[in-house]
Order: sequence, then C-alpha cells, then structure tokens
Amino acid sequence: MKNRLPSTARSLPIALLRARERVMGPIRNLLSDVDLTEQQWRVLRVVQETAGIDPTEIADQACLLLPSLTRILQKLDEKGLISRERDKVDRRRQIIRITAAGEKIIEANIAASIAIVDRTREKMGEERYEALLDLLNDLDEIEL
Amino acid sequence: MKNRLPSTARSLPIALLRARERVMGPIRNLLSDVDLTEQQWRVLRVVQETAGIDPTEIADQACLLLPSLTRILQKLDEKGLISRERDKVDRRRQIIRITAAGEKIIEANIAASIAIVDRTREKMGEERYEALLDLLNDLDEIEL
DNA sequence: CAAAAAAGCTACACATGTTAACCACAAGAG
DNA sequence: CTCTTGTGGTTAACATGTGTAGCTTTTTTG
Repeated sequence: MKNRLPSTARSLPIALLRARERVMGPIRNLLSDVDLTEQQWRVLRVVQETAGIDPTEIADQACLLLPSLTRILQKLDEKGLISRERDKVDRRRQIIRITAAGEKIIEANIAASIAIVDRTREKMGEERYEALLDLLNDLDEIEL
Repeated sequence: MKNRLPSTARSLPIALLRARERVMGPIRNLLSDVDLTEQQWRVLRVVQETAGIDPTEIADQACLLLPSLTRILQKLDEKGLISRERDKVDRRRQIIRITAAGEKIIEANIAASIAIVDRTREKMGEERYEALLDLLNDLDEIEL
C-alpha cells in the first residue's frame, strides 16, 4: 500500500524504450559512419519497402510528424537517395521512391544491422524472439 | 532471393518503436498538459524509484546521454521537482532526490498513465501482456 | 606525488518535435 | 459553376533533444 507505482521495469513504455535502446545503440553507430540518422534510415527503409508511397503514409509508418518528415525527405533528396514525383491523378500528392543510390546504401548497411539483431535473436532463442515480434505487432494493431 | 530484407514489421527496432509510439502517444498528451516532456517524466520516475540515485545511474536507466540529462535535471530542479546534493564521501558525485512537489506531480498523473496502459493490457490479455514485459526485460539484460 | 581515471558540466552544431499558419488542389453542396 | 470545406503537404519559429569535444574537480593508482 506504500507504493502502488509499477517499477519502471514493469512500465510498458519504459521497458519498450530500454529494449529498443539496447538493440538500436550499436546500429546507430553503424549509421553514423555513413552519415545517416536513425530517422533517415527508418524513412529509407519504409520507402524501400513500399515503392510509390506518399509522405502521409511514410510519416505514419516511420512514426514521424509530417513537418519532421518533410525535412528528412529534403535531406534524403539532396543526398540523392530518394526521388519525388507529383501524382498525376491527385496533384496535391507526392510519390516517393528509393533511388539506385538509396538501394545501395541499404544494401551496404543492412547486413551489419541484421547481424546485430541476429546476435540478439540467438541469445534470446528463436522462439522467444519471434514471440516478441508477434506481441509487438499485436500491440501496434491494438486500439485503432 | 529477390528480397532478403526483413519487412519493417519484422524488424525488431522498428517494431519496438511502433509499439512504443502506440502506447506513448496518449501519455505524451497527458504530460503536455502539465508541461512535462516525455524525458522529464521518465527521469522523474527513475529518481522516484531509486531515492538518492546519481546522475550517471539515472542516465543509464532513463536511456539518456549525460549532457542531455544535465539539462533535464536543471529544468526539474528549477521546477522544484527534484533536489540535488553533493555526496559527502565522494564529492564529485551528486545525489538526486525527488521532492514532495515531484511526488505530487507523479501522483497526479500516474493514474491516468496507468489507465492508458491498462486498456492495452485488457485488449492484449493479461498473460500476453506479462509475457511481453518479460521478453522486453530479457532483451534489455542481454549482451551486457 | 604525478599521472590516469571518474563524475559532471558547458558549449556547440545539428536534428527532431511541436504548433500554427499557409498554399495548392480536390470534392461537395447549393 | 462557384463557394465552401477538406486534404496533402510545406514553411516558419521555437523548444527540446542528440552527440561530440573539451573542461574542472576530485579520486584513485602506480
């Protein structure tokens, strides 16, 4: 009765953050070598995954607000990693695509990134790892 | 063979981020009403959890770099939510404590915060929810 | 004691978060 | 057809956070 607060380890948001930092820390180091921020990398991954995606959808999938995304897309465009095109049907809309250079950057870094995550998978065990991913995706789909 | 990349939904860092945003979004709204950022709240929770903690330990538990933490502690100090004291044994060190006002802020917001998380727990089911927390804590303890 | 290490702080450059205002185009109502 | 409303996206401005380097003070160690 003295303390009804959940310990931070049993606080879902904090536990999610700590787990993420554990995995993301090493990956951030990788990315800084090729001068990409974590967010830029995330956007690039999302764009690569869904060719012809529009900014609103990217923002949603990459968990970014549109104004932040606008700036990030400008940076990625400057770097030649994505291309932007106006939708001919709805001319408010933009169509974003990854360029060959963008694909190349992903190619060059995804292996090391996967290797880091794979070490985690091995230490956790395949089943627990997959179970974790399933639970995370469930959580993401909750309360739409 | 055409595409060896994991979909972003099966990418552990991205899945962790999306799940976190889902839960944290509503909580951030709460906090902005009392003029606290997410990080300030996190620091406050950590300080409350471990009275007499020092900045290095806080930074570790709250997933912040020391320079960021320094500023956050200054802000929290200005607001009167924490107190700082020099350690008499090792005078390089500082001892951080939550103040009565700080406890009060937590009291005033933790209920709504827990309510948000509880809705998630109900939708996921108790067991799956607890399993998720266990897996996250495991992940955090990996690769020390 | 001198040198190395640890705990923090400061400063700086840059990226992101956040809100509001704004522009161009689209879609509906009358 | 035009007026209003809605949508997609950008810009601006400011707060905050990130990341690196260098500095001070105090401790520890050779």
